Amino acid sequence: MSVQERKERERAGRERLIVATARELAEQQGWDAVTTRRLAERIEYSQPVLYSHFRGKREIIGAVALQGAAEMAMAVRAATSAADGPRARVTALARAYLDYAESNPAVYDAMFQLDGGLAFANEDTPEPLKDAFAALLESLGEVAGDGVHPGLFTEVFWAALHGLATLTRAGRLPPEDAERRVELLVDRLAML
Amino acid sequence: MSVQERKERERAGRERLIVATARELAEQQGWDAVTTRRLAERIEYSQPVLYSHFRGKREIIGAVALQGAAEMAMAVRAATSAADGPRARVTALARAYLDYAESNPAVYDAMFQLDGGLAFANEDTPEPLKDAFAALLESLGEVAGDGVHPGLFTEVFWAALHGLATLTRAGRLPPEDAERRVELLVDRLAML
DNA sequence: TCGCTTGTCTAGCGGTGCTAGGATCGAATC
DNA sequence: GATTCGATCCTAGCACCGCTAGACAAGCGA
Repeated sequence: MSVQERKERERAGRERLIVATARELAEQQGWDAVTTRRLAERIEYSQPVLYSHFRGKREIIGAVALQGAAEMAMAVRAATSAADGPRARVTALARAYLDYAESNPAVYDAMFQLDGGLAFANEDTPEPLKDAFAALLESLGEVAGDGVHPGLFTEVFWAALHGLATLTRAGRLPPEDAERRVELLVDRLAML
Repeated sequence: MSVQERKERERAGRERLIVATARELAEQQGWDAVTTRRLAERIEYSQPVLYSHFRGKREIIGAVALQGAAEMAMAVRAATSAADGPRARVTALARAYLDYAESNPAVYDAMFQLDGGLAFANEDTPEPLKDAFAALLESLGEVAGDGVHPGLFTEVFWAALHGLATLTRAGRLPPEDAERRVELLVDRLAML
């Protein structure tokens, strides 16, 4: 048994290495630079090894996306739990979300811009993604307002944050007014 | 002179053909299917001809994006000018925007998801893009609220629409509640 | 009719994601 | 300890990508 267990451990370790290396490479040089050849070279294995862990590049992106979702959920919960009152919580949530997107652009892309082959908004959505949405819902639900479905409100607020994150990073919005946009968003959308 | 003019006309016509064909192919099979080979085959010329009109694939995407921006500006203005009162105008604007994104996903991608090599949010932004933003500003500026900069408000509202458009189309948001999300967005963001 | 510019094509470069098939290595058996 | 045998990994190659150099032909002005 021990031999098999060791092999499984090594395999799992290598899989983590692949994901971490892909993520690192993507953050350094963008996802276009994450080719199977370069990735294989960095982990010091040949290309086909990647395909013994993942079906293809898409699945590697998906693995990075799941990692990111877990991290973002943590970041959002950490920010909101340190804030007092609904208003401070929502503001902290918005800042934490946008900060994460700005600090981890490649991971954010893996989650929401690229095709990682993940299911969304249905029952077989992976747990980390559902939990990340839950993290948003926890703080946003309380400011949805009377008669407004908390889930629906969370979706709209999330969409606004996503729009700000992507448009800002793509240079479609001038970066200097980012903070004022957040304030406007919180002031208007949340019922305080 | 006449010979040269005829040639220029033919050249301009072929350029329009390239852009139209790229757009058509992208809408039919997605941008991944728009390869220079396939595009060349469809217009019944060889690949290098494409490069005598555009610097590369990116510029072709950019040309489609500009076309889309002009169309979207028209669609938004048509919708808002047919509506009575600020509230109806904003709702019509939101619906027109999301409708355009849903009906022309490849063009929308060219504008906001892909790299078309276009400048944004600065002085050498192409006219159609500035005008599309202006079309939003015309109706959104009047509901920004006291003391809120109309441009900033338009940016936030636009970001929210963009988030709804992209997340819905990528399957991140369930499509059935789209209309309720629009109503919530208009109710809360606009000062009526 | 000739020369020349202009335009177009064929062919090919280095890269991509992905895979078939052979070599090698290590664990289990005799 | 030698031998079998299955798991594991790599070399080599496929079809395709964006893009370009250089050969070639067509149509213009002289």
